Amino acid sequence: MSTVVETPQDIRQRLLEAACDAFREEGYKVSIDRLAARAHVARQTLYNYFPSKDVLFAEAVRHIIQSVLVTLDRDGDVRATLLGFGKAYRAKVLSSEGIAIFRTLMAEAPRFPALAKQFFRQGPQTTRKRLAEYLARAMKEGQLKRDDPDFAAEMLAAMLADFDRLRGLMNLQTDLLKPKKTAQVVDCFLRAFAPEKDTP
Amino acid sequence: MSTVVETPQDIRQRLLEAACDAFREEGYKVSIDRLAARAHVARQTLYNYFPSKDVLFAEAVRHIIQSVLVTLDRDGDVRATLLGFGKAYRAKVLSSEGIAIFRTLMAEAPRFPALAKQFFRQGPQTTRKRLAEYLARAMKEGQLKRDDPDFAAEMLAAMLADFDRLRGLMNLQTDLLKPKKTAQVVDCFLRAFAPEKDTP
DNA sequence: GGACAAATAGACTATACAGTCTAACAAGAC
DNA sequence: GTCTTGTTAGACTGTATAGTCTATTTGTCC
Repeated sequence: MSTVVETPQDIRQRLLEAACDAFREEGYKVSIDRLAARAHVARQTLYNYFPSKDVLFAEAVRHIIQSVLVTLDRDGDVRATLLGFGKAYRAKVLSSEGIAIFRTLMAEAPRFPALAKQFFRQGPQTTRKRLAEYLARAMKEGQLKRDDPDFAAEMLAAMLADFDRLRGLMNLQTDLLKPKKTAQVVDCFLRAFAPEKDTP
Repeated sequence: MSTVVETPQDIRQRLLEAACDAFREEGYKVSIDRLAARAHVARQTLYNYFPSKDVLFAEAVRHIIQSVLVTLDRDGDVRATLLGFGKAYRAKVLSSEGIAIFRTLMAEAPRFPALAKQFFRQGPQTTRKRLAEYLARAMKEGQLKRDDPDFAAEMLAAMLADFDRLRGLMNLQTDLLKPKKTAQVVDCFLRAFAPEKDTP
């Protein structure tokens, strides 16, 4: 019975993942001892891999950020595409992890402005840009009213998440998904950005 | 030269207001010593008025909550009323105080769930309810499409603040107000909720 | 002026935490 | 078997903090 060998990479990975979970769930204030315990590792071992708590926090956040993007797949007509996006967006943003990441990052944004900026750019900003690109194309093809696509993307994202995210952040509800809501929002959006009717 | 007498009420008030500012600006983690110093008072004096930091925090938050409501004044036609509301809403939510309160409260919501709930109810919830009442009337009068007024209110509030609030929370911009944006949002909203045309 | 109440500065306790250091220990390399 | 390298538990340091206690001062009322 050969035990599997554990490389330094494995330990590092384990530490990083435990840190992601811990910072997400407990915020920056989680103690080094808890971080080490959650990775099943001694405190000194943690310091063998990361020179300080701040560095570990930064690495963990950058790791988490990788998974923040919401994809957008052309999926038939505009409504179907936006429904797909809306569902994915709500699932990500309103998941307990999404809410928790948001909370931790907001709270520490004044102390780690570079991290906050990076999160914003790689997450919401990029998601919005992709959505705007899609909307711009749809506008050009006459499937949507010609308008500022960045503005439109911002509106759709806001409508999809804002109030329910607030509920989640305030710990007021666990069932934030409300499957019917996505369609309600998308249809509302489509009314606002319906193509102008040619009235010759 | 008679110095103005300072009643216990005054000291209490001073403490409370200093605590509001301090918790807003620095979060719950601000130290008791700093709280006392900001009120120009000895630490022991603070403890003469408030038995613990948690109690002071709770009182400060409840005090802050009083000023979170956004008023809504009928102001001519629907568009003008919503423009007035939108401007006031954005001014409040996107002000540096609004952002800071939001950040502090969100960060501590897991530890003070009752406070979070109270904030949510007295602030966003009530504002949304009033807006929904107004919208319901406008719908009944045929000035807006008949639809779920709660949903409509949620959409308008979301569109007015969501993305810019995110920018503010991430410390990415100081000039969040963008006066033209309110009208852009309101017009977008009005397109989505325009009354159905009678097409006989 | 004297008595009383409250404010003050600062010493003190107890706790928690980041980060360092040491000594014992485990496992592969040779 | 021994050497080397990395892990471990736990002692240790230094700092920050919430909250208590005490002795002193201040100001008001009589």
